[in-house]
Amino acid sequence: MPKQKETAPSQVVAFNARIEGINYDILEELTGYAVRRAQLSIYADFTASLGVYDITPQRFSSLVIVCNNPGISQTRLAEVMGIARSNVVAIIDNFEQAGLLERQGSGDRRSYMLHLTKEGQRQLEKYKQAVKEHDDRVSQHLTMKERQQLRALLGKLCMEPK
Amino acid sequence: MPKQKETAPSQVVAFNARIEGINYDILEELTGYAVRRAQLSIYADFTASLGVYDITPQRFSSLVIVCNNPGISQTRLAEVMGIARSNVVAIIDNFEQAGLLERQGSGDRRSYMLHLTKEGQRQLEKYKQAVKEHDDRVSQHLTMKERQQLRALLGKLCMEPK
DNA sequence: TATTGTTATACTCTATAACTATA
DNA sequence: TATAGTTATAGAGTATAACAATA
Repeated sequence: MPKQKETAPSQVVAFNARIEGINYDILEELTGYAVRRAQLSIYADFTASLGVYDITPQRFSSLVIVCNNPGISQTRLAEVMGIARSNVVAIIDNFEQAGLLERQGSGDRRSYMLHLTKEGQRQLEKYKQAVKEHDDRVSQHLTMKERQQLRALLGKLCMEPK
Repeated sequence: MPKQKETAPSQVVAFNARIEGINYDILEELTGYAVRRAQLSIYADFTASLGVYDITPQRFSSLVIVCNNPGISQTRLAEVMGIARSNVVAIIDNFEQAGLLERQGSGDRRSYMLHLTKEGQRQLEKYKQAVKEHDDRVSQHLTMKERQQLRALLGKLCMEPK
């Protein structure tokens, strides 16, 4: 995890889970706080690792979903990503302008079928490699079993009571 | 978890971990994706639960830290929260205007000592109660042991190699 | 009437840079 | 010179509302 600029320190301090001498009170016991803290750290490492490419976690997920579900519509993609339809437009515009993705006409003339171009598929493979390395670094202190366990526990959060 | 408006559906669909018929490919295996997904769900439940109060996860954390570490400076608070100093200003302004928090002069005339007012402490107790309920609901499918385990695993993420 | 993509708009959270008062 | 708080600004990421074209 190379620090890029040793000489020009930013005003922002790396997020530390616990700072000595600070009383965190109830925050120590909240699942939500632990998840949020972890997410911030992971996000920071992601952007630091993939800054060379013009990609973010959200944009990466979009590419993966479109690649593996070719023909998906924008509304469906929004649903999968859990965001508003309106926000998908700019994401897709961007990829289309970069030549990574195409809007293809569908039977229904209101909607498009999205799919990656050859170039998009090629780029995505590079991104995936970098993301894997990032995810491995971030999870390096967990065994494979623990990572699986972590994903399983996270998956049980926010489920409906039923 | 009461749905507030049954009649006026929003354009946004609740975030679901897995949607049937969608191939998530590598996303299934990424720690970062699982954490991000969980965080989105938790954040949504937080704002739905505490919407009545003018509070967010970030603002709540600030109050807890100041309450339990009276006299803390803005820069130190920024450090603890892992955000830029400049972003603390608006947060504190807001609480001060609402009468929940005060900037007190310190020996060093460049900095303030922050502390909650009586009203701030009273309000925070209400927030804490609501946050506990929210966190319990979100974690309801995990046993106490599993919650502890989850927090421990999350705490191991993003640690330096050493 | 309902749905898809779109535009406009706004708010939160994050960041950097540069200023000022002070140390 | 360095630090604390501040202002200005920008860019993600989210949201809602309303519109045109189409079903």
